[in-house]
Amino acid sequence: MSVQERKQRERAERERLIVATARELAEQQGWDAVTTRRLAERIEYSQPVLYSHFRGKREIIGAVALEGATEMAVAMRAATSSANGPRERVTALARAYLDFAARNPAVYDALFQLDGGLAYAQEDTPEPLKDAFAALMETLSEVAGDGVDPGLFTEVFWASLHGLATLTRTGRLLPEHAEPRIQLLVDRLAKP
Amino acid sequence: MSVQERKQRERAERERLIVATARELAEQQGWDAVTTRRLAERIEYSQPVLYSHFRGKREIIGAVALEGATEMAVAMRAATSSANGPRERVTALARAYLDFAARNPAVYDALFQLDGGLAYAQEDTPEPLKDAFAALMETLSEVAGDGVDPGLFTEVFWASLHGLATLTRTGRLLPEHAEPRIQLLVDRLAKP
DNA sequence: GGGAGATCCTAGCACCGCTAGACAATCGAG
DNA sequence: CTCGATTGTCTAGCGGTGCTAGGATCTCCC
Repeated sequence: MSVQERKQRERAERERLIVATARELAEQQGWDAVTTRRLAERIEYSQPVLYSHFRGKREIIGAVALEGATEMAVAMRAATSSANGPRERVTALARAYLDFAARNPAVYDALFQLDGGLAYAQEDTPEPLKDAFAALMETLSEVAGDGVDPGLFTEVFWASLHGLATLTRTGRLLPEHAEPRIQLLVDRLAKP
Repeated sequence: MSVQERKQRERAERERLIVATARELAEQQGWDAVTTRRLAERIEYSQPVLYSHFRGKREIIGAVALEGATEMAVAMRAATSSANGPRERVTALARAYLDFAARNPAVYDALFQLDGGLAYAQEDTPEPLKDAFAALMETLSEVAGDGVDPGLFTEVFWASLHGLATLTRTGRLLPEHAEPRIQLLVDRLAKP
């Protein structure tokens, strides 16, 4: 049995290598540069090996997205846990969110811009995605305001952050006034 | 001279045909389906003809984006002009924006999602883009609130709308609660 | 009418995602 | 220990992509 176990371990290790390499390449040169040929060359295997782990490029993007979702949730919880008071927590959350998007553009794209073949806002949505949304909601629920559904409020706040993140990243918004935008957004949306 | 003028007119006409066909194809089957070969076949010319009008596919996307920006500005101004009071105008504006995005997904992508090679938020930004932003600002300035820069406020509000539009379109948000989201957003962001 | 120039198309490049089929390494049964 | 079966991997290739070089044709002007 031990031999099979070792093989399985090696296989899992190689899968991690694929995802990590895809992510690295995407961060370095953008997702367009992540071709199956280049990816195969970097992991020092032939192309078909990729397809023994994933159905195709889309699933690789999905794997990077899931990894990113987990990290993002951790980053957001870390940021909010060291802030005092609901409003400060929301500000810290917003900053952490936008910071993550700016520092990991390729991962952010995999999560929210590209098609990774993942289900969103459904029962069969993968756990990491649900958890990232949950991390948002934990902090945002405190400032949703009376009579406002926390889920709805989280969606709206999230959409605003997402808009800021993507428009900034594609050059539609200049990054200079990022901080006042955050202040204004939190100031208006957060209720009490 | 008349012959040359006719030729120029025909050339301009063909250019319009290219842009219109690209847009139509993108709306029907998505931008991935807009290949230079398919596009060339639809306009009944060979591929190289496209390159005598545009540098490449990117510029064709850019042309569709500019066309869309003009239409979007018209749609937003039409929606706001028939509303009474600043708050009603803002609601109408938000609805018009999201409605345009939902009805013209390919055009919206060309504008804000894809790379059309256009400059944004700069001096050499094409006029239609500036004007679309101006259309937003006209209505939003009224509700920016005291001491808040109208430009900054417009950026934040626009980002929120953009987030709602894109997350909804890619299935990250369910379209069911679109209206309450708009209400909540306007309610919180619009000041007086 | 004939040469010059504009106009357009055929053919092809390098690359893409993805896969069939050959080959080699490894395993388990006798 | 040997030998067939299974597993794993690679080479080669398919149909597609954006884009372009070079030749053919057509039109205009002298």
